[in-house]
Amino acid sequence: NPAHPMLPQMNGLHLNNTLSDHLSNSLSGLPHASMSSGKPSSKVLNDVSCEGQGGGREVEDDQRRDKRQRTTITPEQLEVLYQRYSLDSNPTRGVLESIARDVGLKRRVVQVWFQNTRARERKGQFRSTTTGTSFSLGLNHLRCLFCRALFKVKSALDAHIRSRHWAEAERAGYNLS
Amino acid sequence: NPAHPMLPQMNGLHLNNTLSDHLSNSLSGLPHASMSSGKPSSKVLNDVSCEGQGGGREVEDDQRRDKRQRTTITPEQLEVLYQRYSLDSNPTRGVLESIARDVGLKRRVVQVWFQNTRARERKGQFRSTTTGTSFSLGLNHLRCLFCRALFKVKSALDAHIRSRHWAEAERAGYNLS
DNA sequence: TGCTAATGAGATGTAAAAAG
DNA sequence: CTTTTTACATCTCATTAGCA
Repeated sequence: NPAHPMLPQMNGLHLNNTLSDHLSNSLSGLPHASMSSGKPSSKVLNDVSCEGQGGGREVEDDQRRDKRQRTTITPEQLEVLYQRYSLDSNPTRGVLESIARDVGLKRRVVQVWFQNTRARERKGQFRSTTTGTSFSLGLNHLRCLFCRALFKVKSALDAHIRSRHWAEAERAGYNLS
Repeated sequence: NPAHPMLPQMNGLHLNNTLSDHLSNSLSGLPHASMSSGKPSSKVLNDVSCEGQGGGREVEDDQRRDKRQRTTITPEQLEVLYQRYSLDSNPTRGVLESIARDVGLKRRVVQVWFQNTRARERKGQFRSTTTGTSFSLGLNHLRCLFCRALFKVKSALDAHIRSRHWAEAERAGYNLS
């Protein structure tokens, strides 16, 4: 959701809350009906599937319709993913693609990993897997003023703001060095 | 009335808002060729191709009858578009064409963007910066050496050059602080 | 079985198309 | 041109299911 670059942005805050969820609406009573109803929507079908990372891809053909294919992410790949995540937890599409190339996974797989990782982070979990990386969310002390992306170093935060929130930053008087 | 009619700000719940943004697409380090360049070739859309079926079939045929092609406008392009928009939200055909050349998008795409942006502004979805305090054009006295974009402070100009004209700047020996 | 990759529904934003 | 609607892209959140 792209925050619209020029939106006044209300932002922020959100602190946790989370989980309370389902809160939504009540107010407006009956509201929902309207929106959800008609929406034809999303059918998006996901792509998924077609290829696993490494290897063989054409073998299958038939049976892939019912079986969900689970990618196994190696410790080496996780190392890179967490490193990139620590720089920017909400990468743009292009960055996502570059990460995917670096680790050798499909963009969609990397995208899902980032989504799941953000969710895990929100829930207060953080991983400690096998290889035990030194990654710790506690070390990300910079949070974007305009979205919740986290960064370890200011230069990465500035790069993120320049690419995604320039107008808001301009208006807010945020000084991008 | 600047307040968003629909945003829930009442009671404070506001579902986490999430402004996480996306809008993505920034090609990472490659020269930014704009995507629209000559041909729709690789449409970003990806996949579709394998949706399951067994053998690949029929993918091509022609393009889906109702496949609407959605252009993804990059943050760099948006920067230029908003800059131009702040100068004139209703450009003439000729100006529109020059803007299209600057950002590397088709004239029609830029035209639609201006139409949608004017509509959004009317609906109060973003506060016009032209009258705003912090982005007044009269004060933008720095002009990009490589395109006509105007900036108020050098850091913004540098960021723009870094993101849009790095190669030219390199060749020109322009010193990015 | 626990952790987590994948999926799906719902929400949001907006480019493009359709109406006016 | 403006206004309204549609189609897509992507996010969150909740849930399902694969594998060590």
